[in-house]
Amino acid sequence: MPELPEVESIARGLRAQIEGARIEAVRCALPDLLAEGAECLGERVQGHTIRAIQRHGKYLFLLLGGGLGVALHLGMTGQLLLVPRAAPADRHTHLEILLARRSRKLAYRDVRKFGRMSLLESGPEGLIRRKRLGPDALLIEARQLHGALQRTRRSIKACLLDQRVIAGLGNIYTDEVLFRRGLHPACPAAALAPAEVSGLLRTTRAVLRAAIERNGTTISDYVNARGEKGRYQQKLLVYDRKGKPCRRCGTPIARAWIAGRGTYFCPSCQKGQD
DNA sequence: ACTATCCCCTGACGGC
DNA sequence: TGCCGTCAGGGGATAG
Repeated sequence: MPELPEVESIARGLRAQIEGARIEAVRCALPDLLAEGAECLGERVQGHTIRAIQRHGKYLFLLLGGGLGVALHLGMTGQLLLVPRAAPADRHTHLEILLARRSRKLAYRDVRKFGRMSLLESGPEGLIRRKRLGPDALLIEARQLHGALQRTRRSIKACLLDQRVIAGLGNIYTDEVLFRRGLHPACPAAALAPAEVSGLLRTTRAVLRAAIERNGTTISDYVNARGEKGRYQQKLLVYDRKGKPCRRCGTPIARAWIAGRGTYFCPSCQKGQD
């Protein structure tokens, strides 16, 4: 599932390759991929040049100048690939962006079809406001996060997964960060002191950066723009390790249903609740 | 404001 | 072999 490091890896791979390229045409084979109001996306962006590629949380933006752009959320299984212009679209390729005078095109694949594309009329800010996205996980300040955690009775896991609190974390990195901090995922967020929130944020940034360096985590479908899998799954300490010995204390890793998600944690290292 | 639940969708997997 | 039920999950919607 693409979270911040995976989207960042894709963005970095695309930047050097397609910034400056002009959009020749857009072919969409799955109308449902286009969010409400974006049905005209193809006609609107055709002829424009991709001036910059940005990311906020799990969203990727192709910016075309004048506020015009394309926003993409990869959902669970979305892939944005640079492929040879002549490559045939397979059954999971739902949209293609042809680039003028380039030997490769952008192909969007998505097995489960949870991803969405929308049209930006006034830059990423409009979408960020509409979706009420919080600050990006690599940029949010401890004061701000502490403030948000203070005014809720939810668990720390629910808050970290909430894109309106902090944008970019999903189920994998949330579990990894909480394990490294020795925090129980069901711990009430408001119980964290300012110093604990600072530490949590330091660990979050360290985990995200390490994951970006390794091109993200591939559990099932994720690949970057070149079709390469990530390597951070080798560094995971708890996620997907149910029943295996905790790498710190040997206790079998538990899996429980917390904040509406399958949650991995060490019952011995992560105290604080139940 | 928050929780619980369902939905979307498909491939993987277990049971028979 | 193959059919069928179940599960997983990000985010949106809806009911309570």
